[in-house]
Amino acid sequence: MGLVVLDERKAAILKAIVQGYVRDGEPVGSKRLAEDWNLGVSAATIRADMAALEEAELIAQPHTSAGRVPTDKGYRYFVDSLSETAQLSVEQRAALEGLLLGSSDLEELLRRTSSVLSRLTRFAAVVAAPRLDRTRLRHIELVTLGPNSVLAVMIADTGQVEKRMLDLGEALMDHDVQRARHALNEAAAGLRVTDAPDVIAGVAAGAPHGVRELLESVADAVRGGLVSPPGAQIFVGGSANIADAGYFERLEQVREVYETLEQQVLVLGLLRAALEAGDPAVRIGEELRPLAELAACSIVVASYGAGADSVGSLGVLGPTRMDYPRTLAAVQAVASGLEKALAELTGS
Amino acid sequence: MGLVVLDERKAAILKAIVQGYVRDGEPVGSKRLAEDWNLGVSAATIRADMAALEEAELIAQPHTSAGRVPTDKGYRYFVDSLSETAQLSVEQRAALEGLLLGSSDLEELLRRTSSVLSRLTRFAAVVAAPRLDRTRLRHIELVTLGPNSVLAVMIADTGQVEKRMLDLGEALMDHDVQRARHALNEAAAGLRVTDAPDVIAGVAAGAPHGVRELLESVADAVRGGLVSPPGAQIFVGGSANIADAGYFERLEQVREVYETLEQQVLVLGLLRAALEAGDPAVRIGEELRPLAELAACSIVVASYGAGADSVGSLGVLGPTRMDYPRTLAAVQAVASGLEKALAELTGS
DNA sequence: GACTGGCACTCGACGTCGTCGACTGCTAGC
DNA sequence: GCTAGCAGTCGACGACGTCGAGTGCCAGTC
Repeated sequence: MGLVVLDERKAAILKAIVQGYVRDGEPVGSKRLAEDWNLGVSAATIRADMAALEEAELIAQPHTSAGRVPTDKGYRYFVDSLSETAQLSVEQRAALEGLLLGSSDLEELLRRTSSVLSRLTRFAAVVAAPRLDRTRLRHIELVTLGPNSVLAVMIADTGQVEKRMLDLGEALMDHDVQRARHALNEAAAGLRVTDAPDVIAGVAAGAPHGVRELLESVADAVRGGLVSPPGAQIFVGGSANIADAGYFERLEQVREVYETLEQQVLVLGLLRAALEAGDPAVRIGEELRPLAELAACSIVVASYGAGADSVGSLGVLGPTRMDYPRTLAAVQAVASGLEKALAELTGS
Repeated sequence: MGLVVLDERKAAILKAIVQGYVRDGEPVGSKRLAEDWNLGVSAATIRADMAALEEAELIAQPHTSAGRVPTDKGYRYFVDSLSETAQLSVEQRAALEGLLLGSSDLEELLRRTSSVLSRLTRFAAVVAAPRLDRTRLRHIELVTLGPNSVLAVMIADTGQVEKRMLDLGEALMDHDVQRARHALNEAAAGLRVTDAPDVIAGVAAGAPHGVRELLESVADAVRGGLVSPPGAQIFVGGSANIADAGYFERLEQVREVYETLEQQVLVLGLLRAALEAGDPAVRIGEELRPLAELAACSIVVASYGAGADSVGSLGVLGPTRMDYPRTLAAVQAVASGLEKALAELTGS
């Protein structure tokens, strides 16, 4: 799967084809190529090289007598051979951070982030909430809602709040619930959310029958609610951009993309899978298999968070025909901006 | 603005045109009309009536030599003259309730509702959270996150949980925060969320300086967070249906609709405005002004909740060319199903 | 007076056809 | 190894004619 080796000129031609096609949206032919990019050789020479590039499946012709278009493989080569990553201008970065800093809680921050990222790239943006390994549990509140049901509200020091209904096998006195609540906070408040469930389970072990059941449910709730939060933890912004003119031909495609985007599990899996290959990661068209409906799309993903124990991710979903350097720059800038805002939120 | 009066046959013809056009998506002409609907008269006669209907602006011709299409006004007449509301089958209603009952909390219930409604109608569904006049405050938790910031977590007896950051002018001892928290719950727990803010403000009045400020912020937070919750309180399902084939021509339109749907404030206003006209309410095309970008859309809205002091709303957004009786039936059925599920959630 | 059948007319959809232009591949020549 | 030129391919586009659906109008019938 290593990089096919191309001589310098062929690489330049491929690069020009990618850039030209991304800019104009039309197949680019040898003549234009020779005129607009000063490659120093004539159209005929370029044609010979193009034939080779087509042989290598890096470019393709929509039909005879049309110019060439990059294939997924062609985009891949282009992306892999980007040497220096482009950077957003200083003002843009500053504006971006200004928009993110001062968010009141995690949810709002992530919401803003998805909005900013989609505006910046004009693609649909996806922000997945961070895994919160270093987050600490602040408080757990238990509220009796019915004879057999208790609402557990978990509050983290990031301002994140999660709730979960607990169904009890047997009715519990409110009195007992209050005692459990007290024991709970005594034992677990201040712990990392990753450690808390086990500690709570430990407390449960020593508790009387009904309370024990309750505490075990709470341990589960913390595990499920804070450590790996449920579906709600994904923020999509600017999805209207998918219907932007000039990218997709058939309405059917647009519909399929929207459908995929509605399924949070899929999206989350997409982000995760992409990041296995590297940090700012790009996945192009066919590489998004098994999601065939995204064959005309690419994603650009980056992770954010503080160093090793970070792991939130964010990215954009757009057409394969996207300006990869620009998009990469935007995604990375937003990731780093989010990182700072997150530090502010957690630290203060 | 009253109903234009049409003689019986013209009304039947209009009805047939609406139904025919909704079914096939093609302009319907006098010949088909005479053949498929047995109106008992010939095509020529129908033509004469159609001319009158066109004069009254109830139908229009996309171009000469094409059949007629209902105008917004035509749809309006059709909808207004629906006598009996269609009903969903018993099985459908049962299935629907089965899907909604047993939700663990309000948020999940509303999410499920939007999903069910969109599947049922194949349009985009919008569910707005209820105004919670009868909801009672269960508990308020105050969590110190920083020297000058406290997180207020408000828990209602419906399982709804809202949070809000409070920025304090001066730093407060955690000890004071705890005291405030205690006083707060002592005074306000169990009150209706509509009454609670005033009561809390009362408590604040008698408190020492710093705590007073804190309590006043909490009163505001309850007002803003529980009584009229923020933007997050709207659930959109099945938005991919907007890109469904056969409804919109230009991709541009699809994009505009998506953009509108992304702005929760607009959507909320739309629902509210529609319901001013009646309970199951229908707004068609131009009637959705000032949102010109929805000129090709209609909405069908109903409110849900327990009797007079209810007021949540839900509805669908689809093309003007929709099956209004069916959609009305679906929206009403889902509203009533949601009502039941809500009663279960609150009551138990 | 209401309805019908017939007729002339309009106009978009569709298929055909020829032109034009953009591209390509190839080959002879520098 | 590169280039210029040439022949060939093929889609885009506009012109054109046909077809059919649908209309409006009018004379005739019940």
